[in-house]
Amino acid sequence: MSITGIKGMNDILPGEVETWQFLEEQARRIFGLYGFSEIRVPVVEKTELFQRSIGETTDIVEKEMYTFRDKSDNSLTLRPEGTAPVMRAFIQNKLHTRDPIAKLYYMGPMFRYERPQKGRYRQFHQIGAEVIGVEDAKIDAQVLTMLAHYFEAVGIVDVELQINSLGCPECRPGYRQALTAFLEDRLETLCEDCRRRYRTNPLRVVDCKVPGCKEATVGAPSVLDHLCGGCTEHFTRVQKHLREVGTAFSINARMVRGLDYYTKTTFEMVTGSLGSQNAVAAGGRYDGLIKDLGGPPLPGIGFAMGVERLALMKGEARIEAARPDLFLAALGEDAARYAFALMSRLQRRGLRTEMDYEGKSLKAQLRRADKLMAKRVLILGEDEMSRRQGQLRTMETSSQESVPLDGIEEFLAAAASPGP
RNA sequence: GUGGGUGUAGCUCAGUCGGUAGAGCACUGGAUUGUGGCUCCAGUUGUCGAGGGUUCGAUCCCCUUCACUCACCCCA
Repeated sequence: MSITGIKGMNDILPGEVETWQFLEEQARRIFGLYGFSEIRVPVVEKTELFQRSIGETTDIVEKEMYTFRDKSDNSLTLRPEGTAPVMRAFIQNKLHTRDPIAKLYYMGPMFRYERPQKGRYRQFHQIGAEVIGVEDAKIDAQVLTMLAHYFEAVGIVDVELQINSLGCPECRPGYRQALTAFLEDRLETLCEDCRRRYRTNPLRVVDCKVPGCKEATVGAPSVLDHLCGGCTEHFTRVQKHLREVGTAFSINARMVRGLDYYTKTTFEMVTGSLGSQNAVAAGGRYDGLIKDLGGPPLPGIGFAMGVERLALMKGEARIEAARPDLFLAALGEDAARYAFALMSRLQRRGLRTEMDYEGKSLKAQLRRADKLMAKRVLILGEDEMSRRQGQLRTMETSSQESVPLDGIEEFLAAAASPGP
């Protein structure tokens, strides 16, 4: 039995990796337009970092983290998300002393021990962005606009931006109380899960998909009605700024977050085309997090996108692997030796060049050139070698011309069309 | 953690009412000596996921197990 990979941890193979590269390149490009710089942080952190930021009682911390002890008996955890490590790095490196505003983005693997299913894996990848140091609603609108811009840039149109506000430590307890009181009378009609949620996380009940629960919570109090003055004004201004710049959105007052650190604005980019994993990107404001982690009392806002989910949506419009500019088809020892050296020189000149390494028949070599979708083939047989003339075949048109081997390098390099 | 589905050639799958198995694609070779894509011909490949049971005999029936997958939970 050969050794297999770990459940829920996937290889990204040629053919799909091109899509990933595209998604990453576009993120660098778009985020750069908005003034963001990349930050790279380790995949492993002290377990405590996630316990304190994500929240002790969240599912992530309670049962989904890859936690282990190293040889010094420190409790370490494979990062289940990116915001906490970035905040830790921000605080530790005192980035606020360099610039009162930090705009950072990151991309890389995250780890959560869950049962894998479509669009959900144990090692998954996120591209995320964070802004630290701006409280104003303009930055909320800016971050959301950048997110929408990114989706446009990568050509994913089947998505909707939903926003909500979860309030702040001032007003959220009041809402929670009002909601709990409302649900108390209807406990009997709720599903089993929701009766549990009633105790653990009542906000989740209003997000339940079970028809009975949807019905039971029709008249439930809305977060938005319980926001304090400051939070209401902030949320109103976020919407106003989004309209000013023409970023489409809808309000979903029943949207909940799985991490404890969110305050005020929260949002999701949702789609109907991914089965039950309908969120392709999600995020929100976290005004208390940095202080809670021992840093300066600075506000923050950010989001993360699931790369596997983006790739699934992009999937059909697969980005083609680069085709060779030239295939060298050589026949016989001398020609093969010549072709091998020529190939090397052409590659150094920037020409994507391939050849057959095993002395196959011309037919087989052309078949391979065709399979690789090579644009042109230079045929070098014994005749060609003795006459110092190669046959240059343009595959698409099946036309062939004789070209002198003297100066062939310059000729081929000059005539090369730029690759995709 | 819970529930459903699937496991047969490299890939996608068919099949045997129980007698050790096939198709398409792919790959290799050939159809005028050195010319791809279309067509035709030929050829290679499987411990029929693993272990056990019933049986004269199981890939097909029963049990167990593993893997993959989808959904719930939760989430990007």
